[in-house]
Amino acid sequence: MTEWIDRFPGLVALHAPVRDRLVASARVIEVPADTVIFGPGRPPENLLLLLDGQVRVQQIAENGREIVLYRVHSGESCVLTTACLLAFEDYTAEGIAETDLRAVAIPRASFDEAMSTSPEFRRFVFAAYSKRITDLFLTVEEIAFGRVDSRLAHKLLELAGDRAVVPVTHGNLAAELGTAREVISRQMAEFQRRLWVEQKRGQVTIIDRPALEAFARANPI
Amino acid sequence: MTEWIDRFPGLVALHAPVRDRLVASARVIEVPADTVIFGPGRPPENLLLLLDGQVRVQQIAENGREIVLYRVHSGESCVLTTACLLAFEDYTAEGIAETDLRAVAIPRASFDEAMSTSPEFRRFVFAAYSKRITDLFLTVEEIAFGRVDSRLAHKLLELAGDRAVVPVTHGNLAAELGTAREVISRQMAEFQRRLWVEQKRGQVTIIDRPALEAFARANPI
DNA sequence: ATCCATCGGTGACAAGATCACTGAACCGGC
DNA sequence: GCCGGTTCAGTGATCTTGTCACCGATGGAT
Repeated sequence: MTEWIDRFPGLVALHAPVRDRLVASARVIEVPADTVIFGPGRPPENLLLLLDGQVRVQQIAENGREIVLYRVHSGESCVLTTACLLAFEDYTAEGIAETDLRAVAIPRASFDEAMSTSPEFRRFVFAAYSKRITDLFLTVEEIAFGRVDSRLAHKLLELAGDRAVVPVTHGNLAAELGTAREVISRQMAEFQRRLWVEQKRGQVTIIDRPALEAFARANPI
Repeated sequence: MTEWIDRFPGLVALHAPVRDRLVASARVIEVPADTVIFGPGRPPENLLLLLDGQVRVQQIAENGREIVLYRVHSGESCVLTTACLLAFEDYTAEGIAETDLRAVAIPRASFDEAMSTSPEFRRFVFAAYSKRITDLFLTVEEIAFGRVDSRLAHKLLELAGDRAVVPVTHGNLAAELGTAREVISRQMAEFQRRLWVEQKRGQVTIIDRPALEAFARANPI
């Protein structure tokens, strides 16, 4: 059961001593869905490597409005928190378990030691940073310049994965896109009128995926 | 002339050997204004620590629209590029010298070595990351939820510093805020009507700073 | 002086945000 | 079952912002 490390392609290149020390100090933890993992006042204690489940990282404004910044999926790490973890600065964002999680928790000291001793570990960490940062830049571009209908179509397909039923409220979707609930309601009504989706309270069902995908393709970003 | 290192508070704590090796491998470079320092196709070669001048980092969409992500000021480092620097991923953003620059260039190998040997250097790097990332999160929030008039007022004051004359075009300001030039034109016309600013081609002069500041204070973010 | 690129202004209209409600759906407890 | 509270969704009115299509002004450069 120490072979969680094979789930992270960037870590398989670690040399044996580094790998062993990391495995020895890490603990596999389980976290129930909807737990706030870190946030203002709850600084992250560990570097988390997600084995199962996903984490939603969102920014919350003073007026209570929310915007989803990014998600961490299984096989990825909550790496942006490490900056704050090591710099002792506090995050304005919060991380929430969207599902039950199984994750590897690497304590601050072990993280620091691995950063010190292993070029491969540094590569792993910086590659994760790099991905997150370029993603964030694209998010900024999308919010600034993208159209709501196009972004909503993409987001629905993303949230659906290969399933048809997406368990989200209009309010959730508004937070995903950084817009207002009413805007989502009107846009979803239009998608429904076109018979692309059906709606129930707290749930959207994609009933014409090809059409939705065609629309998404025709309206990139 | 090796005492550039004292310009970076986070680096004064470096132990002598680390410090000396860093100083030995680094070169002070000068870059003329408007140089593209890194960008798609021009991956960053070095970690830059800015001694004088400032760098604008912006994202460019396919349709040509731009949005300013953040600025690096003197005494700061282009640290987000290090992720891409070490991960060999390419950036979708570009960095432009807004003024003539004087900067310390730390080669990739020296950066990696310092990360390896010095906890203090790691702290320096992660603290810089932390600041940038939390700033980016605030930028996202601002773009998603902020009003243009308020954001424009803040941006004008920020760009002005303690001077009254700000050499920007309406197009520049639009890119700063991720909005359209026409929107800036109309909003600036309103500020002018209120006698807060005067305008010339490519230049804005703040003529009633107290009023502009009061407006900015009354409309946070 | 003339040419030309850039910059700024404007009207009309579309899209999105906000406000103020309303009713519907769901979830507990009784 | 029924009730009551809460969350969710729908809608009209209104304001702000974004887009499109233009035009004229400005300030170099030759």
